[in-house]
Amino acid sequence: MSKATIYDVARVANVSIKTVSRVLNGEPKASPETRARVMEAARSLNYKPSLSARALSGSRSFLIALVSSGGVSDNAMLYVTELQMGAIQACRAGGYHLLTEYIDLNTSDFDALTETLASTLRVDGVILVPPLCDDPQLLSLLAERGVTCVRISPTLNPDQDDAWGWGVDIDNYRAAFQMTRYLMDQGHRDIGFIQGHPGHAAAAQRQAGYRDALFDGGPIPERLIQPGLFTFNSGLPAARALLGQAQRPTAIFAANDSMAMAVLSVAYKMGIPVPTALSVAGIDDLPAASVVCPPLTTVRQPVMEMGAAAARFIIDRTAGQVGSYLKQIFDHSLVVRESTAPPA
Amino acid sequence: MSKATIYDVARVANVSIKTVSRVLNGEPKASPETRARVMEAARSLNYKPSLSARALSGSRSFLIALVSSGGVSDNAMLYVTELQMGAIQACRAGGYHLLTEYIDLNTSDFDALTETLASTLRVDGVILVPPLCDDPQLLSLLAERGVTCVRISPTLNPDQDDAWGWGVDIDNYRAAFQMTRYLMDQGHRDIGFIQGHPGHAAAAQRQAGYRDALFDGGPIPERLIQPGLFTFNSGLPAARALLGQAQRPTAIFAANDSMAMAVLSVAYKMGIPVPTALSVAGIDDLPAASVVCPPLTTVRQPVMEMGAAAARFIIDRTAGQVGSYLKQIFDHSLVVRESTAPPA
DNA sequence: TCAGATAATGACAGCGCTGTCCCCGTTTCC
DNA sequence: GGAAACGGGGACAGCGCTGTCATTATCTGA
Repeated sequence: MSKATIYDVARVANVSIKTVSRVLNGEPKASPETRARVMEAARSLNYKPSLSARALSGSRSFLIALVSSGGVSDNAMLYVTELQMGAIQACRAGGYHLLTEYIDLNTSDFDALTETLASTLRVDGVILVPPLCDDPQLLSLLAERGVTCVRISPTLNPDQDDAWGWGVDIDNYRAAFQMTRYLMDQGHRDIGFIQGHPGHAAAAQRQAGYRDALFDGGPIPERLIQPGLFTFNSGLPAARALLGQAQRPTAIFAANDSMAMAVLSVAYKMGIPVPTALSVAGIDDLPAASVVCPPLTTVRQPVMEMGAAAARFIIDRTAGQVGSYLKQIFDHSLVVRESTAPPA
Repeated sequence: MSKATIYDVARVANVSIKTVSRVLNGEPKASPETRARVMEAARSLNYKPSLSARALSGSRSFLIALVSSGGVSDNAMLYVTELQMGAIQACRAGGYHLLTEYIDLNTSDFDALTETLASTLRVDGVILVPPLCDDPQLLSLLAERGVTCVRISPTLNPDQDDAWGWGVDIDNYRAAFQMTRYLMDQGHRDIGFIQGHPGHAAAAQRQAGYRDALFDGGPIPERLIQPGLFTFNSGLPAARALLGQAQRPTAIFAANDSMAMAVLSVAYKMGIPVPTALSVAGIDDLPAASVVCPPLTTVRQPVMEMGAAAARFIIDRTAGQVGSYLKQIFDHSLVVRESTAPPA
């Protein structure tokens, strides 16, 4: 059945176990014939190496951890699902496996987490999503233990970023700039903006993109801008403030989809038809973005690819390739759906 | 740093490594004093046992796999995220870890998956979500390999279910019955229904609940029922068919939230106001259900708890407790939001 | 009083691999 | 022609734990 070991393969192929190991790991020293013989033996025995044994004796664990935090219901989690999917695919291709860990930010025991990751699991790397990827304490604990990490959409700290791991992101500035320009092309000039979480670099970059597109770097009129925290709930009061004004904007651009959905919700309740009387746009292209009414115009991030790249980075790095420790920027794309139209 | 091994602990506590192992695993033979000494030594050294070593030498791997399939964008995935969260929590409590695996149903290589799970990872159990949890081929492969599995919302096969693992579910019949009755209490009599995927037992049970509540077991008029597949897209034509009739229903109950959202979308496009001219209800309480317009009346399943129970079952079983091989039913609850109201 | 039960612990052999070191036979090149 | 270099492969010692069995000390009851 499933009990074939490397010894069995070695016996059948008539070589030493070391040679089997070499062939299976693609190490150089092995003649083509031997290689073929071993492969054949392995296949015929339906041999699969044991992860634990490999991890115990070697220096790799073939394990990558994806660490997330935050409330379930917050639909930012959706983003994590997609990331995970990409990471799993990359893991599979590399013979790796993905562990999912979760940490409650309230009772956050970073020490225990780090210890588990580094000592018990000996993972080859961890993938950190916001806001964990920006936590200096966690980052430095991980760095101390020598755990490779990849940060998703990180807030780079100019002093530390090279010690805190590689990151993947989109060009948030350009994404916001383009979306704003798209809205302007439709004829909008009075475009409200809902900010993202102030602790997250992407928030500032998106705002800058909006500002530069609409005001050419000049100041943003106060009536057009409202604070937000990237959550649906934080978008509600912001939308109400923007839409409650005597002369309300003809379009609202929220720094992410969750908040854009909040705008949709408030507009609906106030009886403001979208997109005829109000255009709404977001960023992220959450799965829900296409099922809300009307479907949301947004910016799509290649989240799956980003997850895959993150995993691949760890795999390659563990295998020896030392990549430069920086940030990889992925292409985004404008997704125009039905929540935007020229102003009345 | 992080290099403490069981040898170090044994040395510090002045006992043999076997005794350390015993204490740390909560095995019976150990005097209170020794136990205390070992615990202290372990703490002072910040010792964490190596998962690989434990797995390699013992009979448990401390690993549970959550296997899912299906397209990312389908918002049924949200459900998986929540399950995962629950499972992770239970894992943590038991010293276990959760692996996430994904299988593409198109190229579904169940053999390779099973082999990986059983031979490479030697997981202590797998959690299967629909529709995987109903695939006879996968189920029997897993059973052959002796892999414990827990099925989420499974379609029980009367001949085989005791060989195919334990399951967790809600009482779909009652959930649908109650929702239908709720709609009736509001004054609705003309309630349309959108069916779930015919291969999934929950679909039939939900339909039966609806039928028994509304027609007391009698036949459902054809004009009130439409086929669906549990996906948003499959709900679109069903909703159009229901709402396109000359005398359209005053309420539509979809077998799940994704399809209920499709109804919302179609109603929106047809200019039918919800809930004033049409009530809409679903089942699942997806995260998105509360952010669509109007927020959806639905039935909440305790998905997180179900995930936790699934993991706990595997952990307990591996530790020795042999649970009865059946299905555990969790309580659901009606969540009344704004998509339902008495008919005009 | 003494065999036998019970409690508390240790010795030791692996689990199934990888890393390190070593060996043998061919080339290669001055 | 001989030393060095290289390609191909094996022996062997662990990695850090758990399982099994042995050992000692203490206790039990007829």
